[in-house]
Amino acid sequence: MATIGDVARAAGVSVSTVSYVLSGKRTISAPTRERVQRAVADLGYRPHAGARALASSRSNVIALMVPFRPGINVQIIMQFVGGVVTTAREHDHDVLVLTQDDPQGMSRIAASSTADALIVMDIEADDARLPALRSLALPSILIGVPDDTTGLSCVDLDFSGAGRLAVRELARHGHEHVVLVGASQDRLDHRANYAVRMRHGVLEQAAASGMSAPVVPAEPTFTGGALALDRVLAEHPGTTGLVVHNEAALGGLLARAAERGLRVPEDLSIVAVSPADLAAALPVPVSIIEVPGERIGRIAVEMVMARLAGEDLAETRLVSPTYTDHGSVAAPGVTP
Amino acid sequence: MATIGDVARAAGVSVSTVSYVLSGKRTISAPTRERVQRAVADLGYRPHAGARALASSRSNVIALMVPFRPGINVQIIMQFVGGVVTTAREHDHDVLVLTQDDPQGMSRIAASSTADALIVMDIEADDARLPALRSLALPSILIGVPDDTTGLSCVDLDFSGAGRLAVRELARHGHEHVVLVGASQDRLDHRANYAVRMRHGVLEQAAASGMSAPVVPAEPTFTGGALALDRVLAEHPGTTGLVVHNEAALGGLLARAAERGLRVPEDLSIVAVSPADLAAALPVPVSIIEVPGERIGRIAVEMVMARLAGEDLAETRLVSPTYTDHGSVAAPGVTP
DNA sequence: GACGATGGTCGAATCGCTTCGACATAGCCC
DNA sequence: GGGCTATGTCGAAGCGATTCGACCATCGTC
Repeated sequence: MATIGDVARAAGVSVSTVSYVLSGKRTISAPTRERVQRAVADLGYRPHAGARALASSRSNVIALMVPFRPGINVQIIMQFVGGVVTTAREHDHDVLVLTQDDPQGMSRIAASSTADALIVMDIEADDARLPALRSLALPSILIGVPDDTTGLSCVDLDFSGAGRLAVRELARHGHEHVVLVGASQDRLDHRANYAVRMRHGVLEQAAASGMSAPVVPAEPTFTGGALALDRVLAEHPGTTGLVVHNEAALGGLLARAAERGLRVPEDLSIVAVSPADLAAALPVPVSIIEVPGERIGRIAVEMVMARLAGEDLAETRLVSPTYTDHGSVAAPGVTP
Repeated sequence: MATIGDVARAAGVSVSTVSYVLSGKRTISAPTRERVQRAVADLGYRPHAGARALASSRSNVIALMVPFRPGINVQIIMQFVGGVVTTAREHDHDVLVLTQDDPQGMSRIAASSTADALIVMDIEADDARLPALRSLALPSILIGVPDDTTGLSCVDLDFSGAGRLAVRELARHGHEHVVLVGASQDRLDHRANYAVRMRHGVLEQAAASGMSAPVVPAEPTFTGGALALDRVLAEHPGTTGLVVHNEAALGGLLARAAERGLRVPEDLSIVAVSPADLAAALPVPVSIIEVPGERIGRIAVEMVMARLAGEDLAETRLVSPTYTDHGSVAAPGVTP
């Protein structure tokens, strides 16, 4: 591989001049600059990543901690990752993947200067990694919002707002008996905060609209969805609207509805909170509030970049929810 | 951060001695070794990744090119990634993610010595990246097998064998009219080789068993599955067994079967080729031939390590398919 | 008891880049 | 026209590791 020395020789300038042409940190006259650029192009020169990292103490790498535990919603994870990687590249950074179950990972990356920053996803309310993150030498951004955010930067969908929006949308059509089919008991036990905040938003808006909104958990499986619907109808007869925040259960829920002769939206209105591309997996179109994974990943990287540029404010950014009508909501008991 | 110099000072030895203790490339007496190790532990020393890469011309990073195009089977992708990352860590390597639609990616990584090797997934029969891969300075491993493998190392499930196994399994139960519900037309147009090889295996075994085995493509959606079943029954009446190599369509296909009053396995036997954790998303258990994503990722990394260790044989490794019975196959027209 | 082999440690060169200070030239102002 | 600031370029000092050759003890061997 060509080195910066080769480029300098080819262009008839010094090594430092080449460096300054490439970084733009000092002014270089147009003729010299062009000669250097031509030499760079001719030789196919790329700075050696290690050498650059050593000299500049910047690796141009962002570490991303990805959860690989079974049962996780892979769809949304991939959206996050895609958003992060794409945006990182736009800022001339690469992305290194860490796994959740490598407890040394964070400190290893930090101590060895392998990455300049860390993005952590799948954050629980009192995530075990928080103390480590707070004391880490590396700037870090969380995807997901823990209970105590002091000293941390977070980004996520405004799930509370999403809950309110979903209920409002159903209320607007005249529904008075709405149920939230939410995350599994397991997730709640782990204090997954998106589930908690979603529920909070739903309850809040329901109270404000003077309506009931009980919560039924569902396992994230086909069967889980079917059982959840059974339970909704058994425990809350008269329910006309459903907010489903459990994309893996949605298929089973819809299938069971069909089995029981319930038409959507005539007999049952449904709003789902889920990644956008869920539609393909469902028998009928469902109106959704999108979890914008790619966008959140993008924002996370932009927060990283801001931090690397020196702005060290710890902030929490919540993305506003948007509702997209696909026809699964109508006035109760009325053909639309 | 502590440097190797700090460690040397703390242990009262020279820098090179510390390096040799850490790498084990020269014998160091037990007392010295222990003093150094204690100093390392006390200071929490980790070698600076960039410095190490510069001096040793080894980055201890594997680049992994991940497809993020919409409609891809995210499940299996995540399994690959998980397998690769986990195994890489076992070999003291990290994983850097590249996207498919960053055509510069490979050469950038190679020219800048950012990674020591490259794993590429989602390989098509005459993948556009093959020439670049062949001429790359970096060892590369493909997940998926192109038509022309000369000079390349590949790993994949033996889809041809999977096709044969699936048909054999159905034949064993007495089925004579079997249909392969396969990849979408789009995938076939892109010459996705797993689809081609799968079809080949199915046809081969069908011919050997003196039975018919037409192929019906399906869009990878719920609706696609439903339509595919309609088409199977319309074009191939009398079909009693299905090989489904299209996990996204499987849900819709099963739903349509139920709608039409077809019971599984009494009226219709089904073998699916898919990642193992598909089951949760289906209304009924389906016997599968697993696409062992994690295992394939693991093998890919092991092939990388072999290459980095000097073995430069280009080989193709096909993982043998295994069939797992979940009760969706029975003799035609017979209650099991 | 001299000699070569072996084991343990060190010093210094090297990897390829960034960046600081220095310097030369040119242009400007009063 | 002399002094100043700007502008463009260079040289050299790191950055933090690895690794080669050299050196000094020890030890066993004949």
